Amino acid sequence: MREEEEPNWFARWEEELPRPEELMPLSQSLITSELALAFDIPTQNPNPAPGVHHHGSTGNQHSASPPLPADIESPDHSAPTGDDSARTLKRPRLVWTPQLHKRFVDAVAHLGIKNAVPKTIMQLMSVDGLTRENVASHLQKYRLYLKRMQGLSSSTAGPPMPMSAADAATEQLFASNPIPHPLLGRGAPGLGQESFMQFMAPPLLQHHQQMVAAAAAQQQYYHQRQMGHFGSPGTVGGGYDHGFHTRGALPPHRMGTPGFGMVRPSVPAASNSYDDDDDVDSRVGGGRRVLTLFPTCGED
DNA sequence: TTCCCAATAT
DNA sequence: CATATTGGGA
Repeated sequence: MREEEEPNWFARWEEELPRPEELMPLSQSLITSELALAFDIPTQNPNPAPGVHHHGSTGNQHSASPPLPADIESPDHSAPTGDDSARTLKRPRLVWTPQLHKRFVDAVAHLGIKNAVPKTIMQLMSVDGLTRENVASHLQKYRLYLKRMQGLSSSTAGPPMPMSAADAATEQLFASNPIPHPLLGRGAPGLGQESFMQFMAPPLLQHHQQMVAAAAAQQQYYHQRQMGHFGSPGTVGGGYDHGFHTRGALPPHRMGTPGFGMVRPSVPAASNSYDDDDDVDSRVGGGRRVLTLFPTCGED
């Protein structure tokens, strides 16, 4: 007698949730190049299930989803025992690129304040290699950022806010992406974690051997960005320069030899946003080689 | 058990 | 400096 349960809320979920096309490409990034090379992982593109067809965008439309740029610091742990997958090993420092953060924010926005807990966020993001700790740590920072923003926006004729350099830096990242409004108190109405988890599980868990090579060698050692100043979000001084291409498909080249590589003594140009910059950003700064991978992420 | 927050370490 | 890690309360 009761054939239809609640197609309503579920339908809503389907629309609100990122489509498989958006989630799948995400699960490829957090692998270190060394690991990929060590395992001789082919640069197979996860071929986002073409079977899924969702066209009904009732106001919620996303462009094709770009590969996720999760950047990791070079592990530089020589040859893991071999059968140790990236799990017990010490993971390299996660670099939160705007795109990665975008997914983070997206997940939080969809989950709502109530459900936006590290574990859930992590699962929703579906980024292979992302750990709860990663998310938790960033979540903390993100919350502080939001708080700061709100308290700050209220202050009209206040005295010059002595923003710390650290604060400015964080804002740089966060300012790169829009802050969802509903974030401030909206969640799945009547839905508990458990409820939606059932539906999310299948797509998330289907990441069989989806270890795709990240890209070229990511000799990210340290990430110190001595950016000039802060001020206007949007003009975030990034200074991205094109090093070489290695996005999407893995370059047949085995580059990334530690110790040299594409060292390019180019000072950060006055570039800015990452909207059309989709390559590897490699720059040398004070002896520290930094390689940041960027996707051609146009995102929305 | 996980979350959350602050401090601390790298 | 950005994350990671830790510690203790909820």
